[in-house]
Amino acid sequence: MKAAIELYGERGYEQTTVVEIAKRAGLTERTFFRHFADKREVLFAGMTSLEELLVAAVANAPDGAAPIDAAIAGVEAAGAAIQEGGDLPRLRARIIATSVELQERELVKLSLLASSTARELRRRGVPDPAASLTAEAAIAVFRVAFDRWVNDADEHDLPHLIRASLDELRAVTAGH
Amino acid sequence: MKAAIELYGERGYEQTTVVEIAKRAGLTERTFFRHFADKREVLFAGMTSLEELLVAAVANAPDGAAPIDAAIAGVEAAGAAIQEGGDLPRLRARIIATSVELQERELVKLSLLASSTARELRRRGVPDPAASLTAEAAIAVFRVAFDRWVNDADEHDLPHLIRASLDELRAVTAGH
DNA sequence: GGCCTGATGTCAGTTACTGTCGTCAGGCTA
DNA sequence: TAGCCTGACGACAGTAACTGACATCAGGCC
Repeated sequence: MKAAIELYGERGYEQTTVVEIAKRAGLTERTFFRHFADKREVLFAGMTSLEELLVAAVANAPDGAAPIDAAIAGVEAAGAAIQEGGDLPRLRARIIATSVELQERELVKLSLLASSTARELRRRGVPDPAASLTAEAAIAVFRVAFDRWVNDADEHDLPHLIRASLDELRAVTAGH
Repeated sequence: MKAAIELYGERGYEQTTVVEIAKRAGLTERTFFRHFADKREVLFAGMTSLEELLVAAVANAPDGAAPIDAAIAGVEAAGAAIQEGGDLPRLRARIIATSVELQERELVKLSLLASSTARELRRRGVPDPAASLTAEAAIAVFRVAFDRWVNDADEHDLPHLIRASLDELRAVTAGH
């Protein structure tokens, strides 16, 4: 993972081959593919633990909480964890921004987070169109907040940005 | 395109090679890649015209319309156009559902629609966090509505489903 | 000391994609 | 009518991402 991120940063994602990554790590190409399903996945290895965090936070939201608040609690937990990662999440985001192929992968991962969130909401008794919609909304809020967090060097508090973005969403969707 | 969709439907996306598609169309592999950037893109060729439709609808929304209503007008226009496609959109959706690779591509295309929508909203004077959020919300609404449209054989009116999903979103995000 | 297991190397193969060059038909112009 | 130009296509060689099969080898366990 370290070798891959270094090389993606140095020469760019598309310009680095899997053989080069393996060589820098002191391994062979074949071994790389035993650890990562493909050349992209090496950047998304941490996603599963993030998903577990999110799901747990949704599940642990107070019983009385509105669905959207439970979902947002989930993405806030994920956001807090990301924030602990130091420079790495920002570096990762910058690399992803350079390649559509990587953006594709990021989008499916986020979509997976949305599915997990929706499933957890259903478990909490939220009926179906509402559960999906709430989950999608929460992930959209997360994405916008994360974008701002990555690009604003000043802004350090990702969970705070998430709450602010939720407020924006509420303002924006408020009926006439 | 016809050859590709047929083959993807018959043996599955991953099981069909570009050579086979080209052969069925009476062409060579090389010519396939002159028309489509890659094996996935053949399923998303109609996306650009859909995007133009959406952008135009957002631009033509009445001046007084709330941002969310302008954005929803855009996805409604797209939805109406999709509905005109007969069986093809549903077939396409069923094929995409069988392959993560294709879902990745679909997600970037939707993300592109969200970007275009946000850009158009900014042109209408909507400031920045609100514009992105509104666009993302509109696309989320579209996605949920489209999913229901694809899976409910009874449901024929996609724009109606979109409006219903927007109402759901409003209910779900309404503050306490 | 023998055996099993898990991680790795090696090698051959498939397929998506790209660059380059040659061909050829149709339309346009002198 | 002859020459020319252009755009679409075929042919061919090459790269790189993946995959399957088999061999090796170190460490732990009986």
